[in-house]
Amino acid sequence: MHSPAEENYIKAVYKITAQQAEPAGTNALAEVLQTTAASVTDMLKRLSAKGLVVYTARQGCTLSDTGHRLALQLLRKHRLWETFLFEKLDFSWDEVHELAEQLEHIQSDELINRLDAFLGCPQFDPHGDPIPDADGRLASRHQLPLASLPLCEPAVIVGVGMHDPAFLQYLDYMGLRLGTRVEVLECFSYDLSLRLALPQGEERVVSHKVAQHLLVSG
Amino acid sequence: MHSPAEENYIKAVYKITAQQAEPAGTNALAEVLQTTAASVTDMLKRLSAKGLVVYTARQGCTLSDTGHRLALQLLRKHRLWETFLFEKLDFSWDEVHELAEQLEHIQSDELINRLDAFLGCPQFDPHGDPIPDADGRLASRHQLPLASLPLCEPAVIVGVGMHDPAFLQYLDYMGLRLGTRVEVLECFSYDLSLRLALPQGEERVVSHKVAQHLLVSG
DNA sequence: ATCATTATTTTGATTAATCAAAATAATGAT
DNA sequence: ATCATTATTTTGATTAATCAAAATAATGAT
Repeated sequence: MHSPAEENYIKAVYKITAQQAEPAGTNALAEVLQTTAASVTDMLKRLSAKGLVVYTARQGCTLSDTGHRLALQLLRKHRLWETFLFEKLDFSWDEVHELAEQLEHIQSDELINRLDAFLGCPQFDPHGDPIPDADGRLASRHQLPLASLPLCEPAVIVGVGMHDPAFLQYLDYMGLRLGTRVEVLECFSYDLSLRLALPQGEERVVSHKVAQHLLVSG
Repeated sequence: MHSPAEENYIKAVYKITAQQAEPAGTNALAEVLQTTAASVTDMLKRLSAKGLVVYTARQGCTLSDTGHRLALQLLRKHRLWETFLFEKLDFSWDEVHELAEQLEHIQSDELINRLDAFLGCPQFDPHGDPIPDADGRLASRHQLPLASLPLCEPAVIVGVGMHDPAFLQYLDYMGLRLGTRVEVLECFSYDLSLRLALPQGEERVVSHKVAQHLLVSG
């Protein structure tokens, strides 16, 4: 139906238009896709002809209804494969993205629905991101950056706002995983770093940057 | 490293040269790959330049050492994915081939080795075909077509000599699966059809054609 | 040895995906 | 309003993969 290249463009348009109100520009897409603006213009014309995007020259590009559904289906595949790799094959959460980038292009709805059932229909992936269901619906959750959590309010780590492997490895090293209970004991005003309480009386100090990218739920 | 198209050619050369002593001819490859002879000639030149095949114009083509190793690795991936789909996702043995054709092109040795471990390092796939290990070694087994099994010798179904979905569905329907114990009670000389004993006093009559493609082990 | 048949290769073209360089449109500062 | 900068598109080309039609080599029968 659609080539891996086309699917990657759809994902990129989704990613950009999810963050901003304006249509995705050619250069922004080229940046995300690590390609050139010329290639993007070319592909947008093809995707537009296929009815996956709405593209007006020099105005940028948004997803059509069909394109939007496809983007959610790709997100579903990506996150289910990540969950499989993490839960069943014991890959760490910093390793799963790369492989899922390949696996998400496998074409079979039946396969993905059976994988979903095999994994117990998970709502969230190894990074805490919601997994769209077969109809593209996403679970929502009230969460906030650890940096915004008031002092002495017990919370649980539920996600990360950054997927950089180095960051994820650092969190593993610090024992800060999804499901870990945390409480902010103290905030150092000179750099906004936080002293945290973990289970079993453990304590950690993390930088403001880390606290901004760690998502917790009360 | 190699494109799916290249990998499919390697598999086709492997398939043909495993059956015959002569190099694989252009037309034979075109037939297997459902493409034209012109496309095959073209690709063989590219594969030859890559060192995966030995190709002499009008003489045909064989696998190089590298190509042979790649073919076995592809066979390994294909059969491990088939096993995963069958064992974990409950696909039937007539459904797994198509999906494995896609999955075998995923590039990651680590993934395939972890999948192998997750499945318990199976020696045979859902059709009873041997799965090459990480070094390309294949388990061997003494087996013979049911059609060649002497009367009243108990045996076990261990494989099939034909992968046509209709055939596999028929075997399912007849209760003839891998691991099923069978014994030939009688051979009808006019069409060589066989009367079989199955566990629990069940009996079946199968045609000579079926008996030729059912592999058993004493 | 010649010729018809068959297998294979070559030639010329196409599509998807890509890029560098040139051209063009939009934007923002003066 | 003009001009420099920036964003985008166009043009011309490339590579992988493919094919139809024409050309060529090999084979087998006489």
